[in-house]
Amino acid sequence: MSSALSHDELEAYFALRTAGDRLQRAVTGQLREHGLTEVQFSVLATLAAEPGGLGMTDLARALVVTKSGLTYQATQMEARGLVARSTSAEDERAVRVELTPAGLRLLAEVMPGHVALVRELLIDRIDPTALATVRDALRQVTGEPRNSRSGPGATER
Amino acid sequence: MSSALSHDELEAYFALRTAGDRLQRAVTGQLREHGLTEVQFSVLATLAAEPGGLGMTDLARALVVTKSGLTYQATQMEARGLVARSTSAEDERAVRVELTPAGLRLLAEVMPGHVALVRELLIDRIDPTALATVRDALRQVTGEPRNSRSGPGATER
DNA sequence: AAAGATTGACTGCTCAATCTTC
DNA sequence: GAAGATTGAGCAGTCAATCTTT
Repeated sequence: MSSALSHDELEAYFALRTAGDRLQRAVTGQLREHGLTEVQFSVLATLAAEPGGLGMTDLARALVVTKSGLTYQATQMEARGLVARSTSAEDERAVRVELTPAGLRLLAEVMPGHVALVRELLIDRIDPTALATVRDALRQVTGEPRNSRSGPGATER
Repeated sequence: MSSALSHDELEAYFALRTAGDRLQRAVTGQLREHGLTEVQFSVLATLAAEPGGLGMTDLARALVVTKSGLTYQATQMEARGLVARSTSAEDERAVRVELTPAGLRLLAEVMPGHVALVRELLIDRIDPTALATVRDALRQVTGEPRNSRSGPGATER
C-alpha cells in the first residue's frame, strides 16, 4: 500500500529516467562510430580489468544484461577479433571470455572520447559537492533487491 | 581537453547508469504483465495530461523517442483501442493522438502498481533530504532549466 | 524546400527451449 | 536435477527513404 508519489518524488523519478536516457543516447551514438554497441563497450571495459577473463554468467551479471544477450554480443565481438572464448579446463561447462590485444587496442582508442562525453554531459553539469550525494543515493538504488519482494534481478527464466 | 574521470566521478556515472538500468528492467517487467511497453505506458501517462491530444512529433519529443518508433507504438496501441489518431483539421499533415476511454482505464489500472514499484525501488531507498539534491542535479543533466516543453529532442535525421 | 508522418530493412535484445556437463 | 551456456523465434527500436501537405 503506497500513496501516490509527491511532486518532488515524481520529478526525481523523471529526472533519473530522462538523464539516463539522454546519456545513453549520446553514448550509444558515439560508440556507434567505432562500430560498438553499449554492451560491447562494457564488455571491453570490464574485461580490461579482468586479465584472467570471466565466465559468461559472471560477466552477464556484472553488466546487468541477460546471458543470451551477452552470448549474442560475444559472438559478434569474437567474429571481429575483440574477444576470445575458451572452455574452462576445470569445468567443461564454463566458457571464459578474454580480451584480445585488438580488443584492448580498440578500448584505448575509444576511451578518450567516451570520457570526454561523459564529462561534458554528466560530470561538468553537476555541482562537485552534489556529486557525492548523487553517487551515494544511486548506490542505494542499485543495492541488492530488497527482501520481501520478487527481486527484479536480471535472472533468466 | 578533459582528463580521465576520477574514481568518484566514475562511480557516479556508473551508479547512474546501473540505477537507471535496474529501474527500467523492473518497470518493463511489470508493465509487461499488462501488455504494455514502456513507451506505451509513457504515451498513456502523457496523453492523460493532454485532453486535447498531441501531434506525433510533439509527443515523440516529449517522450525522448524517435518519430518512427512512436508511429510503431501508436499503431499497436490503436489496434488495441488505447489511443485514437486523427488528422488535424487545420493542418492536413498533422496527426493528433488522443487517449480513448479504454486507454484511460488501463492507465488507471496500471498506475498503482507502477507507483508502488518506483517507491520501493527508488524513492524509499534514497534519503529524503538527498532526494532534492539528486533531482536538481539530474535536472541539470537533462539540460532544461526552462519548464516549457521545448526540450532538446530526439530529432530524426 | 521544409515539416509531419509513415514505411521497410535491419539490429539488438528478451524469452523460452535446448544441450551439455556437473 | 541444477548450473553454464547457446539457439531460435519474435518484438521493439533505429536509420534511411518516401509520401503528402504546407
